[in-house]
Amino acid sequence: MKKRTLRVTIKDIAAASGLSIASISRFLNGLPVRADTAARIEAALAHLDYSPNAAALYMKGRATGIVGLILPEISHPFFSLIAEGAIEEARKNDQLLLLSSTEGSRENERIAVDQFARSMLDGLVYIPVSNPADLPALESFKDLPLVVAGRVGVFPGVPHVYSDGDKGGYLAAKYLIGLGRRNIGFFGSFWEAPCTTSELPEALLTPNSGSYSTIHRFKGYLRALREEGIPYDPARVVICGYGYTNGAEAARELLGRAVPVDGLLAMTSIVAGGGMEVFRGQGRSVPEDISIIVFDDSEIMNMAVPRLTSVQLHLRRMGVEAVRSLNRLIAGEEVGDTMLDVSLKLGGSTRSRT
Amino acid sequence: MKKRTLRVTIKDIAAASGLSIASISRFLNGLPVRADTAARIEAALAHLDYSPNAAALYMKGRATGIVGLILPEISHPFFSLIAEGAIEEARKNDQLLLLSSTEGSRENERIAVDQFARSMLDGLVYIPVSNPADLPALESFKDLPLVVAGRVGVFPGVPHVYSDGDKGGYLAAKYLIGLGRRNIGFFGSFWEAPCTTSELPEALLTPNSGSYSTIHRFKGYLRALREEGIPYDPARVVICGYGYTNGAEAARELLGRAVPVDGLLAMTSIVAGGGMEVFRGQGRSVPEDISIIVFDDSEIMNMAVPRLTSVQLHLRRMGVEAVRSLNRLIAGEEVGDTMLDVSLKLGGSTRSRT
DNA sequence: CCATGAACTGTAAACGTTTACAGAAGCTTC
DNA sequence: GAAGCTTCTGTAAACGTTTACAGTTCATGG
Repeated sequence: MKKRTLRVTIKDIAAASGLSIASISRFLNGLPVRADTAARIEAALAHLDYSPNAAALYMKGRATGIVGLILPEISHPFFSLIAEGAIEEARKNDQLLLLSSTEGSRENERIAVDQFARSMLDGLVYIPVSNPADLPALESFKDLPLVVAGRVGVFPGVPHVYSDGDKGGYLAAKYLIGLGRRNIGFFGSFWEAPCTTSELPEALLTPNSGSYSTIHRFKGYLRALREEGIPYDPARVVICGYGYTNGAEAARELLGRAVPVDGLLAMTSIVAGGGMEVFRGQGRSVPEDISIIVFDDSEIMNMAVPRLTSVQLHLRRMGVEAVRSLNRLIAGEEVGDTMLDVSLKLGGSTRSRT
Repeated sequence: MKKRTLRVTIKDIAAASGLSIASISRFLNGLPVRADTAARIEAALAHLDYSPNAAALYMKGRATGIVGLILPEISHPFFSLIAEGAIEEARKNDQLLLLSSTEGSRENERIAVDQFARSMLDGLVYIPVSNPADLPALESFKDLPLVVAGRVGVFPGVPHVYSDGDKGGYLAAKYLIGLGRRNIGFFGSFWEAPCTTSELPEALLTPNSGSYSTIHRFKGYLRALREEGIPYDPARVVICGYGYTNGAEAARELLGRAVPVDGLLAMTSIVAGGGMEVFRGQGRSVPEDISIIVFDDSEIMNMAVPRLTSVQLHLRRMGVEAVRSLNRLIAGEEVGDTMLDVSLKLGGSTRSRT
């Protein structure tokens, strides 16, 4: 099929310098060689532009310097920021990142896990599609060193790197309540989620559902309500996807329920953007009538008018930490979970109730 | 360092089935074997869960199914959409994508090219940082099958996949002029660009500068002006980076020049977003006072209020086409450039001059 | 039943590297 | 100058596959 171009190998250097390949190997790996030997090898190297064959190294059990990253959608800022952090950290360690974007499909995810398991990876960072069903079995990762990012408790014994969703939900709800708002909506986001239900509390009980950010943020939201003595009303909860139109649909659904709403937590800026368009269209102003807080990190928050108040997730950091954890795992260390702190960043989408 | 877990090899199957490794290999590759041989191998396979070792395959000169992608910033929607298309097409061919995001730095780019050249790639899609200086030499790719995306004419003899920037700039300017706007600004974007110059026409002359989208869009813009008999005024051109704050700075710069402006071409939604905030802050409304057209494809256009009119670039498609070209190249075919068509998508950011 | 050939299987070399082991220098020390 | 040691170098096996080649089996025809 492909005629690979012949590259310089250790043998060529051996031939050029009149030494054995073993000596070349030793020299290249920093083992002691005589001064004149070193000089001959260096002379040969000078005009031969050798680079080691990664496959051969791997066959001898060496690390390839390639780590995998599986995520649901690379074009969503949430994930692309994590990817950016991961790539940055990988580069620092002279590693490369093998990426698969599964477009929110479990099937693609399974394909990716399979492809990765048979590739020459040193390890894998896995961000599962946020659908609490049908997770791939841990066995399918074939003992690849594994770290889960952005989710909690997906696989027992595997390190997870995630942000403090509970605190985020709590901070956000608490802040809105502090602004005098008591009718706070919640747009939860899952992949492949129906857009017309408010079944989140039941979802809390299904296996694995606790893995996803939405659930933890929702718990924090509930906690804040409880703390403030505000009754929880499922009619203010809408489950929707991650996109702009999902946000718009969710807003229509919420308004259609004819329940008072003066505050809203949305999982991403894009969902909030879709919601805001609908709110505006129906004469509800942001932040006056409805104050909105999103969970986001990206520049896109600024695109909204007004700028969105947000729970900062430090997503780039999450990518960095995930690769760090992975590398500690690869090095054979014990690695536990890493929970990243969150903080509130004020924008124009929240204001005191007048 | 790392104790790689021992996986099932062809030898294990041979042992389990009492055959030689050669027979196993032939069976796995679909070469003819006797029926009873096949049965024995299948029996062994049934409870052995074998997967081929990619490194060993590569050593035998087979393709690894890994293609590289180097791009300036994965968290920018422009590039993440291309990446998404590339990943999608790669998956279709049972390939994986090795990604490097260079954060707009030539140095990181050089590191990535180096890493990739020594990795087991079948080929590479390269989106250079849009700085017309200091491109890595073609030699540094070490005969890796190479496709350039998003740029034009970077390396002679290498296939390029890009969108029709000239047509985009032309369409956009023409449309604004059709709306009765004659004082049309242009925010060009380069990495590492100064934000206070209007040196684009000179830049047109420097080597390699023709590679970048901005230049071609600018040419289209000039062409439209000329066609309509509108004199070109460099005071309406600002060169800036790709970010939100870059757009804001560019807008401040433009307004500071005290030259009339009633239309604007911005290279990305995010730049336009930054610009719009400044315009609004200075009492200029969009689309009434200033109509804006951006070059974009992503959902972010919707986040802006009003929604941005855009030149659709079909970026996902670009990623797909880049990988397709690459695979044709890997298969040994002659591959030429691919120019993708663009089209105008109307939003609320453009309106007739009243 | 033997020769012939077709159809398959096994042996071994090869890909590019590392590394255990044995062998060859060189340096001390007497 | 020989013995003993240290220090380096070369040989060869190994990693998991593919594949040329030789060897085996089996059916076929005489």
